[in-house]
This record gives sequence, structure tokens and C-alpha cells, in this order.
Amino acid sequence: MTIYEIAREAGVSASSVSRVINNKPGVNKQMREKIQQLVEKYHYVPNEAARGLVTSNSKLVGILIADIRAQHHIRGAYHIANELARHNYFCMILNTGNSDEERTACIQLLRQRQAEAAVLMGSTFRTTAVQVAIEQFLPDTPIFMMNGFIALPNVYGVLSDERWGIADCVAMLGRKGKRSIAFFVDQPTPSSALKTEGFIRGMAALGREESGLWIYRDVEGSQNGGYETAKRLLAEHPEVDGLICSQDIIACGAMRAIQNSGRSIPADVAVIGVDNSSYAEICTPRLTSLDNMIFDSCVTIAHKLVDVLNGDSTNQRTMLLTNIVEREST
Amino acid sequence: MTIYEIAREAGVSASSVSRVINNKPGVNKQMREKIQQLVEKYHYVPNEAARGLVTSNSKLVGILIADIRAQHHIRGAYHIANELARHNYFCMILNTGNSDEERTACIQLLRQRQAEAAVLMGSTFRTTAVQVAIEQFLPDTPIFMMNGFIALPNVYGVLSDERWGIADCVAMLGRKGKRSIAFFVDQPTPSSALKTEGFIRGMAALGREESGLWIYRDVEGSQNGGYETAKRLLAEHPEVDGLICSQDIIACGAMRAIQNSGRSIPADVAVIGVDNSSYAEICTPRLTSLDNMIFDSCVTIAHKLVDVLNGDSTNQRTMLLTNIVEREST
DNA sequence: CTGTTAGCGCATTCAG
DNA sequence: CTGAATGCGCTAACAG
Repeated sequence: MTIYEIAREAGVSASSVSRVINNKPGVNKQMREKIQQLVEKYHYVPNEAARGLVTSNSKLVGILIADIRAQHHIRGAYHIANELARHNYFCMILNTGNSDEERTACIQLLRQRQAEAAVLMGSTFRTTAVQVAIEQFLPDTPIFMMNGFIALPNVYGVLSDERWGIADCVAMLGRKGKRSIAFFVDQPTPSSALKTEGFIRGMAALGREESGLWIYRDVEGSQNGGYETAKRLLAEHPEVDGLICSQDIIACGAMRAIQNSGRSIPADVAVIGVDNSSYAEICTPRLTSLDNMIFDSCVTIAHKLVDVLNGDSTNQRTMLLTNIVEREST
Repeated sequence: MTIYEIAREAGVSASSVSRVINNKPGVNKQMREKIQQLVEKYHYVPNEAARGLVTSNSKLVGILIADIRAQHHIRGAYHIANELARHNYFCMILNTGNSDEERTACIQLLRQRQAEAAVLMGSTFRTTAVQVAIEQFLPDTPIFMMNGFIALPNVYGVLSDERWGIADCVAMLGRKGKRSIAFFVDQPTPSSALKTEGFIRGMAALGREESGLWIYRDVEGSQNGGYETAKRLLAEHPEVDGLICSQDIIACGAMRAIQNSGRSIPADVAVIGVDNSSYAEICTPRLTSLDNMIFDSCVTIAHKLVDVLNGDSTNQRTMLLTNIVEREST
């Protein structure tokens, strides 16, 4: 079913049908109604590919997520998609995977599909390969990075101050009398580097030198990763009294190991996670967590996105402050 | 950048460029290489809309999910998207919302974008409105329903036997000496109806009449929903010794209320959830859960999808057996 | 092996 | 207010 078929049955030209479809003026009322009836009758839906070909707008925004199973990112996508849907934009959520080849392929796909904008969720996209891919394939497409930034004229970044946030977590543990504090951090990303830096700064404020810190790197981002690393920590440093983990899920596993060792939380060891995810509410004890403002970041991105698509301009970099949500584990 | 611009610079016609782009024969080797170099040089990417317009294939599969924040569904989408990506199909994940209008709008969107197939995740799509929308907008597009089915020639369903699964859960509690068993079920969907039926059958096998059963309906699908309902249950039926919840997350909340009342799990009250989600691993005690085989369902759907897109045929209905994963809560 | 032609479905001029 | 003509970028016949 095409506009021509509708036009023939209505006894008019395709142009008139097109005008009706797009709610444009210049069609007499009776004819408009007759066409509308036929559209209803045949459940006609315009072919967006053909329409996009002539108007060169796709009404399509791509959301790239390294792993859509990660709760915090998919929640962000949810909010952005809902907001954009209200502006008649349609989001395609792409699961990129974690390699530069995959990331590049997805960016190329956005070009192929004529995406009008893109959202890159997470600091994993802060790589040279991504920068090159953007320059090559999407040099003029507005790109919004959540918790990341790349210095290109068409890239906008909304970041949360995780460095200061983690330093703040250390300070909080310090106020509670904790001094022997460990830090678990997942695979290296720009975000985890900032968190680590925050930990080092926070500990410095407590008078600890960087060389003696208990930083466990490359912790697998799963409950088991936290569990196994915590067992190591307890063996190597039984006097530990505080623990900060770069992800809630890691903290959940770590808490289990700590409890299994006969220690109580927070009396013996206080624990803090990051993301303020639903995991923090489900584990026992409930986990104190650094809220890195994913929700607010996404709301901000959605607004900026709509602004930019409307031709307005916004500042390229925005920084959001983090916020510790205190629960039972501290 | 279009094939014409490439063609001009290469001193050939657009057809030859098209042949090279699509790896088709009929271009001499030197010319092929020259064109490939230009493609590289300008980072040319074909416009998929134009291509789709002439070939009338979009290489696009839609995945509809009522709420992408639901872990079990997004995990399913993850597997399907990955599998299809290997066959050069691209998935757009759509967050439909929970109303019939929204579901219909999304199905219309699939038509508009010429989706070659669709996956509907969850029994919430088993409504008359969806059936009508499919008949009107996608009468010839293969539709795969995960945990659902609609009797139309182009619809394929992969279901898991939740009815028998829940009955099985009841039997398991029975074997452990539990007799006063309650059931929490979320908002009515075809799936929750089946679960409820399974509970009734299971209790019948234990010699309980339907009229006296403790079935709590319309429980909010959140931790808080489980918590509040469990408080009511404990007040109304303090002698309860077993609880089955239609979702893991509900069970997590319920367990908290049970523990707060001074009861121990599973000694005083045994608890079982459904979905075998990561929540079941995180809560304390770890939750025994009915695995409704979402992973296997999605693998099955992905295979069937590829088969159907390749022109092969498969059976329209498949039933997968569920499986209780026993942990500490029973 | 190569180029010319036509047309996919639609929106947008421009005449009438 | 209306229709005819044009072209978006590409592929697929066809003819050379």
C-alpha cells in the first residue's frame, strides 16, 4: 500500500495524499476526509525509509551501551527513550560490546541508518578509536556522552564528579573512625581511573601515603568478583575496617565474604558501593552507595538532545555533583 | 558522499561502485581495488534507507519490551540481539509501556520502519489489541512471542510451562513439611494467571481446596510490594510456613518482612521466587527460584528467527519445561 | 566486464 | 486548492 494506491482510489493525486498524511494545508475539507478514511481502511502507514530519503531526516537517535545487561545504563536509556518519544523521536538501543572494533561498527551503523543524534552511555566510549570513528562517520551528528567526553565540536558530555565523590566516601568513613580502608575497582576505564584517583586523594586527606594503600584493581564486575577479592583482602589485611567498591554489585559480593569471616557490617567493616542501584536496596545489610546521578545525567542529556535537535545550542560540558546515599552498611 | 561521487572520482559508473560495495562479481580487479580505496578514503557508508527502498529489505528486527528496566527481559533481548548481529541483522529495542495504545503504536512503528521480524517479550503482549495491530500492520511479518502466543499464521510462540512449574514449587514445599503456603502474584497477565492456576493445582494435590487458599493478587512488582504484602500476610495468617512469589524481586521484599518479624528462613517460612534472576543471588538468604528458562527461550527464538528469515519453516508453538533452582531459602 | 536506464515510496517544488 | 514533474541514494535489470 502506497500513497499512489490511496490516491487512485480517492481519485486524486499522490501529492494530495501526502499533504493529508503530513497534516499540511492546501487540501479541501471533503477530500481530506475521504483520504483519511482510506488511510484508516487500509491501515496505511508511510514508509519511513522513503520519507527519510527525501527529507533526509530519520527521526532516529541511537543509544550505545557496552552491555545492556548493566542495570544503571539500561535505566538511563529508558529515561532518554521515553523523553525523546514525546518529541516523536525514536531510539534504537545498541549493545556494542566492549571492543574498539565493535564500538566503531556501531558508530558506522548509526551513519548507515542516518541517525540524527547519538548517546554513548558510559566512560568506556572515551577511547581514541571512538574519537576517530566519530570524526570519520559522524562528524556533524550531535553526540552525547554520558559520563564521558571527547573534545570534538559535535560532542557533548555530561559527567558526574566521581573523583570528588569517592574522596567524599573516604572522608565519611574517616569521620566514623575508620582508618584501614581498602578500595576495589573494576576493569580500567576513564571512570574507574577517576574513582581510584578520588580514593587516593581521600586517603591523603586522612594522612595516608599512596604507596601503602590497599587498592585491588581489575576486580570482575560481578558479585563473585567482589566475593573472591574480599577473601583475599581479609587474608592479606585482616585489620581492614572500611571498604569502598567501584560498583554496588561488587560490594554485594564483598559483604558476603566479610560476613562469612565472622565480621559484622558496619561495626567491624563499613562498606560503600557506587551506582546507587537496586542491588543496594536488596542486599543485607542495605548498602550505602555513591549516587553518580545517572538519572539526572540522562534527564540532562535528553533535554540537551531535544534542544540541539531543535537547533538551539548548549554548552558542551556539564558536570553533576555526586551524592552519598547512606544506608545500613556504614 | 554517494556512490555517484565515488563513481565520478573513480571514472566509472555508479553501478560498478554498487557492485563493489556489495561484493558482487562483474568488476575487473584493478577497478575494484581503486573503488575500494576511495571508499576507505572518504569513509563512505551506504545509505541504508535508500538501499532498503529498492531491495525492500531492512535487515532490521524489532524487539518489544514493556519495560526495559525489567532485568529478565533485557537479558533476553541481549542474547537475541547478539545472535542476530552475527547474521547481519540489527535489532531495535523498543520500550513499549504497558497500555494497549502504546503497544499498538510500537507495532505500527515496526511497519513504518519495515522491520523484517519482531520479538514480543513477555505475556503482556497477549492481548486482543496486539492481535488486531498485528493483523492490520504486520500481517505477513514473522512475529515471535516469548512466553506468549497469539493464534495467527505469522506468529510463533515460545512458552515456558509456568503452570506446572509453580505446581512443582508447591510440591517441593510440601515435601519439606510445609502446609500453610501463601502465594503472591503481580498484576494480572496471562503469565500470572497461569502461575496462579499452578498454585491452585499444586495446593489441590496437597489436599487444599481453592476457596481457602491465601492468594495475594495485584502485588506491586517491586521489593516494596513484596514487603508490604508480606506484612499483611503475617498479620492475617501468622501460621504461614511457606511462600511463593511470582517474581524474585517481590520475594526479596517479602523475605525482609518475614525476617523483621523474627521468623527465620527457611526454618519458619520457606520462600520461593520466579525468574532465577540475579536478585536471587544477592539477597540474604539466597533465594530458591523457579527458572522460567528465559535464556533458553531466547536462544530458541533467535534460532527460529534466523530460520524463518532464511525461508525455512518451524513449528509455531514450542513449550519449554521450567526448573527449580534451589538455594538457601527453602 | 561496463554503463545506461528505470524505479523503489515519498515530499516538494512549480504551474495551473 | 490541485496535479505533474523531479529527485533523494541506491540496486537491478538490460544492453553494449
